[in-house]
This record gives sequence, structure tokens and C-alpha cells, in this order.
Amino acid sequence: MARMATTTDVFNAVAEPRRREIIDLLARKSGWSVTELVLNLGMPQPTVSKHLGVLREVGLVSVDQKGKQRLYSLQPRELKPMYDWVKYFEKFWDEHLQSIKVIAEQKARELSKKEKS
Amino acid sequence: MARMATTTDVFNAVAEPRRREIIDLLARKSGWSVTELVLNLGMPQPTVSKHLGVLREVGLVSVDQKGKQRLYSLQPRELKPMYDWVKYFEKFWDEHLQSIKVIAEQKARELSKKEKS
DNA sequence: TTGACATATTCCAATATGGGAATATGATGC
DNA sequence: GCATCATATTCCCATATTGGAATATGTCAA
Repeated sequence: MARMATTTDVFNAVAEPRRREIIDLLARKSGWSVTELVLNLGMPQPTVSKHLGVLREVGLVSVDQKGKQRLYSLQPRELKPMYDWVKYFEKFWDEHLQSIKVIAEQKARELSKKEKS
Repeated sequence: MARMATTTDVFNAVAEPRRREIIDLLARKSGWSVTELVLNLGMPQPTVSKHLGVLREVGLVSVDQKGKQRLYSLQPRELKPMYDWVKYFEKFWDEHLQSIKVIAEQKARELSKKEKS
């Protein structure tokens, strides 16, 4: 088997930097037409449409037809699983959380000492 | 051109679920031997070694030689860019941050009204 | 219907992947 | 040096990708 499809999950979809660029734009307002995205991104229209297709498949964007245009909006909640996964590691670089973690571990040690005695 | 290499950046390296499994394990303590990882993950040794190779290339893990063994440890700080990117979207699903955002926007509107008058 | 605009899809080539099996490299102790 | 344990690499295959160019589909208005 080969590499996992980009449409498998949000992690794979978002690994492509151009798709993150699109997401960043979409976060600023709702209802972007493809043309508007093309102008702001400086990518060819088919490229944008293809990336939007991937984002659509994983549910990261929704579409609204308005006349000839198709208005795209971000569905940010789909990013939550990724956020939740990576957030766990925050404590490893955040000094504040680090000290909280150290204190908690120390308390746990003290507690286990008490239990043993 | 084809898809971006898995070793291009953390986003690509981490898109593979087995590599996230490895990272999750490594987060629990420092200095895992490959054999230890193999036993805990239930994957063949070459598979684990190959995934570790990718993680090494992007700097997500470090290695320490100890006798015949190679002890792997997580370098969690490398996950920070991913965390920083996705954290931006937290406000879209976090009700608390959402209300803060709404209030801030309202204040901004009020301010701009005052300036106009 | 026809024309014009907006967007999506298809076809192509080059490339990288991940798993499995086999094998190579490395380090140790005797 | 040699046997052994620990880990890394190579080879092969099936598959999915991306960009570019061309083209198809869709929607409106006259």
C-alpha cells in the first residue's frame, strides 16, 4: 500500500501548505468565491478548485451556491481533533504549564510515599 | 511534481497515524529502545525503524546510543509550529473564546462609531 | 439558443510513499 | 575473529499525489 490519501482525514488534508493558505484566508470571513480565492492566492483556478475539493471531502469547507458563484466557508470545528492531539504536547514547551506539571508530579510522589508508610 | 515528501516538515511527518502513535508513546518517557517500541506498538521492527527515520529527519525525535541499543526521545518543541497554526482556530469552537471575540468586535465597532462622530 | 462567465474535471507525467521480505550494518562479549 | 543481539537499509510493488493544459459542466441573461 502507498501513502494514505489526502482525503483520509484532516491531518493529511492539512499537510499541504497551499491548503493551509486557503484555510487561513477562509478564516477571515465566510463566503469566498473561487475567483476571489484565486486572486488572493495567486494560484491557477484549477489548482484552487482541486485543493478545495480535498478540503470539501474532509469536511473542512462548505459550499453555498449563489448564482454562478460558489461561495466557500470554513468549517473550523473539523480542525479540533488535530488541535486536541497537538495540544497535549503544549506542556513540554510552555514554561508555565511545565512548572505546574512538575509540581503535580512532586505531589503525586509525596502521596505515594504517604501511602507506603 | 508529486506529493510533498513526508520529511518536508512536521505537518507531513505527523499526517501518518502510526507516527503519531510512536510520538504518543515517546511522550510518556525518554529513552525508548526500538525493541521496546516494537513490543508496545505491535508493528514489525523495520516498520518502526522506517517511521523513526522520518521522525528523525524532521527533528521530532533524537537518538542516544547506549551499547547495542539506540534510545529514542521526543523533541516536542518541534510540534510547536503545528500547534501555533491550529491554535488560531480554537476561538471558532471554544464558546468562552467566542464570546470574548464577539465582545472585542463589538467594542471595535463602538470605537469606530465614536471616531466617525 | 447562444454567449459569457464561473467553476470543476480529466488526462498526463514525475514522484514519493508504506508494507513485506530479505539483508546489511553496528555493537558487544568471548 | 565469531556468534549474537539490536537496528537500519534495500528492493519491489501498488497506489496516490501534484501541477499544467485542455476541456467539460453549470448558471445566468438576452
